[in-house]
Amino acid sequence: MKIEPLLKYINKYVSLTHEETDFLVSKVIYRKYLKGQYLVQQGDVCKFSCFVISGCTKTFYMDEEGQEHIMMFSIEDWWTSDMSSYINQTPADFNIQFLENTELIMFPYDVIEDVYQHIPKLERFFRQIIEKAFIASQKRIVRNLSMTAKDRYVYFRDQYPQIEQRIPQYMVASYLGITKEFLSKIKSQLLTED
Amino acid sequence: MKIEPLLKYINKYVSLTHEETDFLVSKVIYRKYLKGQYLVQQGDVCKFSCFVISGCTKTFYMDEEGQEHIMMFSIEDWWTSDMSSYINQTPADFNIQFLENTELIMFPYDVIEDVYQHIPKLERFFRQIIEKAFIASQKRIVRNLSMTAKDRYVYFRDQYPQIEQRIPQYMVASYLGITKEFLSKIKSQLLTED
DNA sequence: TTAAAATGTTAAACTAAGTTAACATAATTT
DNA sequence: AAATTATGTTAACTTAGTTTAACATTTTAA
Repeated sequence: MKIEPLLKYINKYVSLTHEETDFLVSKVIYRKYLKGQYLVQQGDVCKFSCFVISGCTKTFYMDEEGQEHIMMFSIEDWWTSDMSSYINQTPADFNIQFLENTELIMFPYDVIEDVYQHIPKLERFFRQIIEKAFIASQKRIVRNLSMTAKDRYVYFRDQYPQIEQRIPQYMVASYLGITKEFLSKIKSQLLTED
Repeated sequence: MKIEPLLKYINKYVSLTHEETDFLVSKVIYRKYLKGQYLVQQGDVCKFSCFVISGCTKTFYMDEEGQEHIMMFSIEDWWTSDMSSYINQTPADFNIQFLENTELIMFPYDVIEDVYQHIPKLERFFRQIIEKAFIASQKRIVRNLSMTAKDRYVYFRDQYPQIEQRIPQYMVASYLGITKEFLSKIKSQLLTED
């Protein structure tokens, strides 16, 4: 069970004792998934909140016309889950699919309260990472409101170069809220104008 | 100091003892602002996270061209702050301005850690409300990615009728990410088509 | 009560982005 | 190596949403 990256990550926020670490390790699940598999499909109840050890996921909403709208990608050291479904144990709005073979540390819903009770520091930890996620989400909304598609692409490319290299371009387009054809046009514009 | 609405709100999530309540009351600030005043201006460091007792605020980003992009409105029983600035004590990206005379309960940055230490239940409480805020933010991103302006307006009107009645239409347009002229067109379309 | 300021409407001309479809290239599978 | 499948490009055409500007209405201030 490769759990070191998670412990290292948690340690950036709070310090766990050996006992606390052992308790946590006993409650979480290490698992590998293959490229193409799903962690959650919309309509399911999401039973896990997951930390990515290695690999890559996309979280997306599929609308009535069958169009995919990508909410986020997760790679090493990021978290993934349908938060709404996980917290409220209601049907998920989103799908989470693996874009590569992926290793996860999974926090089952039915142990998370137990973990908070035994290790209040982790309640603090999760408060802090959710604050960060919320801040990032708010900033994304502003970018979508105030920037053109071209500027949003340039921002994405500069901010997440490791992600852009790992995923097909049509998924970047979906994440940016534009069509693949239009992203193609933007990229050729950027090439000629500089 | 009108703090009852806050205590009632907190009580929906966790139960505070009398001592805990007194401690909390001693740490927060009750204050009134007038319509037009600012709680935060972009570039400031946001010193307070606030619960709205009465009144209304808008949170917006002003871009280089001087265009306002409204992130959110807050009314009674909602929270408002520039979370990024408050958490990290860095310059704010957003402005928060009062659209009506407004009463707030303010949590100063320099007491919040003290509050968490004395009342761990409030760390739990804030984890839970931030989870909710994050979920709402994610859902807004999806709506912006997957719905037309007309559908976003109809959703807003149905979801927040109390807000639509209190604020000028051009601010609704800004929140939806469209111009006031286009919102006007959408509304006249909706009137004729039904 | 009138003037001024703020908000809302309409319409024509324009632009950013979407649609369709044909073709090109790269990656997998056989 | 050939054949499929997945991904990416280009271009003509359409559409959703913006810009500009003139005017209408409502609210606030004098």
